[in-house]
Amino acid sequence: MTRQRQLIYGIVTAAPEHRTAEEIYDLARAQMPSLARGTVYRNLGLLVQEGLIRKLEMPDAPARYDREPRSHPHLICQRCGRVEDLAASEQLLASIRAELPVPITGYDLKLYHICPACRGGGKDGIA
Amino acid sequence: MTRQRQLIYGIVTAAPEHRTAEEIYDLARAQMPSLARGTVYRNLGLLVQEGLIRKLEMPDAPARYDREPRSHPHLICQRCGRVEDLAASEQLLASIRAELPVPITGYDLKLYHICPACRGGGKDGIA
DNA sequence: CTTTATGCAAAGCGTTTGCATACTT
DNA sequence: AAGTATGCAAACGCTTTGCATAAAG
Repeated sequence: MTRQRQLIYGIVTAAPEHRTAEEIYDLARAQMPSLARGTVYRNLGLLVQEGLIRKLEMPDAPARYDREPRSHPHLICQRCGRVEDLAASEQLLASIRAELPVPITGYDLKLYHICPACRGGGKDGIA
Repeated sequence: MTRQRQLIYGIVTAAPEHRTAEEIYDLARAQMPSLARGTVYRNLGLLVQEGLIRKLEMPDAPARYDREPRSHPHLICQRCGRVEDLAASEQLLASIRAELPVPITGYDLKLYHICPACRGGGKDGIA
């Protein structure tokens, strides 16, 4: 557990945001300018392996990191890419299990929509 | 609608397999050796946009293409990466909708497990 | 004849890695 | 001191793109 590892872990877990490696790198460098990009990727990978955080692969965009490692649904805006956590639901899990004869080790459920900001009067999102 | 586009579309829709762009490229070249890799990517992208096929982003692996463009769950082996289609279930969709106040434009549900071949006696999968 | 797609090769982007140095234990 | 992680920079894998040529409508 090096200082850089703690810093990176702290940034991911501090907020409910789902940041990209690059965003984490920028935030981390504000506190430790010597930090290397490779170190960020290496540590994010390790933290994921250890089950401390979760990696979210995003369609046609860099991966994002979630401080909640347990499987739970995500609501994603198709236009701006904003990611929102949804509570893991027993109801939903039961329905998923009902579909399957086999035991599941985990799931990844992405729900797509257009967020209010993007749908709204013209003021829009990142993309 | 060029010959190459038809060829590519044909390969994706001919079988229930979920092939990568590279696999599609190889199969296509067997019939049209002059075909360029870029053309495959361009056409797959167009076919996806037109809603004729679906792109499946895979974790830490190249994307795969599904001949069924409508949202439906996929069962993925964590070890060998094999992808299996599951029927879209009304039950499941209802549960998903029940979680949300907002309307969904589509979803992507990946269920992870270890397939029989990989779990089995030693005979294993691709990776 | 105008528009759109192709083949080719180079570039792009997110991510990974080899290596010598520096930290952790 | 032994082991592991770091910083740096180069390499990687998948995918995209610019451009001149060729095909489609």
